[in-house]
Amino acid sequence: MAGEVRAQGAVKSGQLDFPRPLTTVDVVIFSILDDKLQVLLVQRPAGEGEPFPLSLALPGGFVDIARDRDLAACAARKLKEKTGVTSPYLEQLGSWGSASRDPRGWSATHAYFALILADASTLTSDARWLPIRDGKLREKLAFDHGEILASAIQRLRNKVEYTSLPAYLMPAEFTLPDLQRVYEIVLDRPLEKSAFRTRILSADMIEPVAKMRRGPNRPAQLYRLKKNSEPVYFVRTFNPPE
Amino acid sequence: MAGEVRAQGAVKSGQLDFPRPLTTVDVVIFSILDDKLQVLLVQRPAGEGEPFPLSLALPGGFVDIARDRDLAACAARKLKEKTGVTSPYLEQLGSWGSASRDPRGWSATHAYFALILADASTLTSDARWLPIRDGKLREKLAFDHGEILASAIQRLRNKVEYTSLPAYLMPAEFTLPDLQRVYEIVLDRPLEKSAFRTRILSADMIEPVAKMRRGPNRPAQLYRLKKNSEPVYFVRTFNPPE
DNA sequence: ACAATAGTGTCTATGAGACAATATGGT
DNA sequence: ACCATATTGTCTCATAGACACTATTGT
Repeated sequence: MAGEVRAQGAVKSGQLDFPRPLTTVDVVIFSILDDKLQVLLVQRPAGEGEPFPLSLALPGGFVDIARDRDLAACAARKLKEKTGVTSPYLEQLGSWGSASRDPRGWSATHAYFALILADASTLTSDARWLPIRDGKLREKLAFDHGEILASAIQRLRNKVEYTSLPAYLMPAEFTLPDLQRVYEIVLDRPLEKSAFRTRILSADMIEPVAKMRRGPNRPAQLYRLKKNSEPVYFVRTFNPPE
Repeated sequence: MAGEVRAQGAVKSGQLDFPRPLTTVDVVIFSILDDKLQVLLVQRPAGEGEPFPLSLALPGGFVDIARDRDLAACAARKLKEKTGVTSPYLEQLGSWGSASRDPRGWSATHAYFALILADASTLTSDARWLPIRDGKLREKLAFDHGEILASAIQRLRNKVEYTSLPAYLMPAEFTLPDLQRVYEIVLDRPLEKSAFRTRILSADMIEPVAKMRRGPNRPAQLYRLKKNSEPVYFVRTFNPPE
């Protein structure tokens, strides 16, 4: 069968004598742009033998065992190649593997999801931001990338209910109303100002800088993330409606 | 380099021309035995060319692309082969892949974790239950399985704080004190009886059966899981001590 | 003064923690 | 009656939700 591959080394062991699935890494890259949650997608190449030519897909590709020490390094590399961003929030999302997801044969992908500041990125020409509306992407994606993206959106929304993840979507300095706006964009529902402030301030995750944001109204205190870059977990979720 | 493998099909595409990592699936199988959280481990074979001969390891092995439709099916197969259990709680844990984790070459494993009722299982001769003490396994494991197991324990404990996962470790019929005991075993700390009962009963996840458990004291109401087998998520965690 | 947004306070509801009180079987 | 465990109730505390109120800037 075309595409099947058998190991040639370690001939004494029967165990290596298995056809090996294709191994890829894909990255779901989120950012806030234009007051919307957006995801970075690329257009599939059109070469002969390429599956899903010209379709939209998650940035990703084969693990390069000569260059990638491990899966996370491979995901970071792909992120950097597409956006130039080097120190994002990067978390493993899960893996998807089956006989049918790639027409070239049995394949498994290791999916990551990243939160970055779009302003700090410079995209390659094949990449662009697409908005998430009503918790979904309108466009169809190649492979099972639609499913992977849906899973990433669900995970992001879920975690935003009880963690400080949106902090990774913020510039270095931001105000509390800025941060609340990002929470609201991701969750797609308004939050109570008072409860929000109490929660964030008591979480000990941000600290004020000696500056204010000025505008045509009362100035707002600017904050920055505290040094430790681990996300904070709250003991309660925001009470979801129903 | 021995063990490297290149694709032979789809010659028109440069993309398939990558050495393929080894692809495996490993399963962390938990159960409650002897009032302790235990994990099912197997002994590595001793054949020539086998890495970590006779070491303890997680049950798992290569994906068999001829038999396994997808990764979850592969995990379910491995669970069934070792325990005979066919409908457990089975959740993907994550994946681990690097150049160094397997001496045979660049490899990636897809890890799953399962909760089963040990009484309902019949082990193969190479498998046995090992207790988790103080949140850790005392024994060293082959490959990076120690790290994978630690991650599974952390995930389990974390989720038990705010979900109904322990219900999958229970027999078909159980009492509320039984269930509380399992929560306490996994979390390794006592829970308040009253708060526990309120939470579980208001979660609408169990229903009483028309029987009582009798003993040398007041009988306890027997319950069973409601039909829908999805785990329940609580909006608050049990308040962890500090 | 007024508009606009930042930030605080007050009141209520919910659910956990602590722990006491009561219930119901076996012996 | 007494023991052991199941089950319920009471009181307090923390925090979210609702929403009103005050504060501080530019115009």
